[in-house]
Amino acid sequence: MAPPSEVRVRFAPSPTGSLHIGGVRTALFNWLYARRSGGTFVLRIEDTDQERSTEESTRGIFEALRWLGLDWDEGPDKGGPYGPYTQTERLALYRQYADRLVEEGKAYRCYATKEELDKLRRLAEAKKQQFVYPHLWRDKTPADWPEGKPYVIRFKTPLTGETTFHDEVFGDITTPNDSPSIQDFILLRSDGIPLYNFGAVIDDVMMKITLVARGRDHIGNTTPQVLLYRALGAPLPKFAHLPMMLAPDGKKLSKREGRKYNIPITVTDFVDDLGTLAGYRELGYSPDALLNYLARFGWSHGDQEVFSRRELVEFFDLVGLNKSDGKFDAKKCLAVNHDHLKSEALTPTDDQQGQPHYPGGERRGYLTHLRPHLEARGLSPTRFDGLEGREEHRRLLRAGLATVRERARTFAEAAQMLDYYLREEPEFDDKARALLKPEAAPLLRAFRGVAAGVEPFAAKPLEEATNAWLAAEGKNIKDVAQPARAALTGRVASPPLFDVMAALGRERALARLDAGAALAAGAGAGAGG
RNA sequence: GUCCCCGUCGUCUAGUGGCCCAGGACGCUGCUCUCUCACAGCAGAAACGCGGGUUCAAAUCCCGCCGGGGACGCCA
Repeated sequence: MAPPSEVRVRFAPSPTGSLHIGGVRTALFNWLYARRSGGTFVLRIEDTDQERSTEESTRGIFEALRWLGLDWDEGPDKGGPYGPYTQTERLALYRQYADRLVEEGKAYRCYATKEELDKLRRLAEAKKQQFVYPHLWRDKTPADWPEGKPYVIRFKTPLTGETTFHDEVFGDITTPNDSPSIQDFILLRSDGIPLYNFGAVIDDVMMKITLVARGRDHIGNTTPQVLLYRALGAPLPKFAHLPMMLAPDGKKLSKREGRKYNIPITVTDFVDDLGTLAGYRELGYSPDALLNYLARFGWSHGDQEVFSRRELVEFFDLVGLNKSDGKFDAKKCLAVNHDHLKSEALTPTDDQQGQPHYPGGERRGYLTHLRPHLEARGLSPTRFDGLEGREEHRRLLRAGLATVRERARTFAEAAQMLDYYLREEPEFDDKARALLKPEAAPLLRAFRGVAAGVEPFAAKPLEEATNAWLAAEGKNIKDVAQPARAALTGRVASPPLFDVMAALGRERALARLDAGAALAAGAGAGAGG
């Protein structure tokens, strides 16, 4: 049993789709709080909305959290002392507590049907009045209960007074008990499935949660929940409501808004009839960078912008949380990612500071994250199909990566930039092809000749030899650089020419210049297509 | 409509009565570097929503207004 002082927090998503970026932020703050304090991070699946919950979504949430490196100590797949951790497996528990509250006169059976209430709701709406739940069944006794009819269990909200709770970020929040928004709220639906406010409270009580940190949109749920804790005689956890992350127009950051503003909104690709909405993982974001951006949204630690995973755990505290909602800035998120990619260790063992290691001793580095993006382009990171083999491939990958690192803002971009290093022949784009005109052929051949004589085949000597040749010929580097770049990379933009050549190596670079020259020479003649 | 909450550059934020004619970051503009694309460096434009108080002194405290958001379901 956990000592009462131990910190226990939870992340309780509904498995109704791909893990949302806002959910990640909530999970992150909870995770940080737990890790910071040496507490326990519980993952609970709230699948009581049977219409929308799917098994697949649950698996997706696991997968996304694992990719993010947000590990949980107790959860549906791991178990723990207060399981089960999936709400639909706890139905008997909720029933038990609900019945107990009814027996104690703190809740009651309500036989009013949904249709009946909807009618009243519409009537109130028509009169432009606030719908107030009529206490139809509040004061009835078991003797009044109709036989065999479906009923819900409602909470007996106090009719007078007010309820105050302390929020770690917003301070004291007081709501009048007669506020229509909390009137005799439903605990258990007629099918026996608990509603959010009830299920969450029962679970949080039973799982001994000490801090509930969630989105600010839940602030209004807190008052009825506090009332429930009291009715149950359970100790109140701390509450911390996080300011919300909104779309650029201040609307809720929905998938719709994500599409509208081209903002990735889920961790992994999300597919529906409207097509694919790319996820952060597939777009080539670093989990650490994403977490960094998300952490800094609504939270700050002085002027520091870039945090490693370790620093986040070290510095996080509730005091740094802000109150006001914010708007998601995709450009800044990308910039933070770029920052992380520039400094991320190539392999875990290369990291002198021993920093971004993941939970559970998992080791990841730049290469680990890059790999799937290379594979997505048909480039294996460990094999070089039909070519010299593994060693040469590894050399090219490393050498190429060195030229590309500071440029790539995402792992996907890095893979894209690495493409011509890892293919036997570069794939030419239209602009590059256009540079390989017949006039360029002699120039490329001459340049090839110069390069062939350079020893060692490194950037500096290559540049010096080239400059000497250009000076003797009365030519400018600009005359040769673009055609050569096109021949070597198949593109019109790349890292500096001599760096590219050195990374490719003598043999490969010379071969590409030859091929480029041949292509250029033939470009005028075969003008058919 | 009712209840609750929020309000510093375009965006994320620092700021807890004097250090602020408001600092950092992203973005933006210009310059430097330059074989292309980037990176980097330098410079610049850019905010305390408005009006009243309190105080020797207010971005910071109080009140009002305005603006924004959330909740008000047998959704979570």
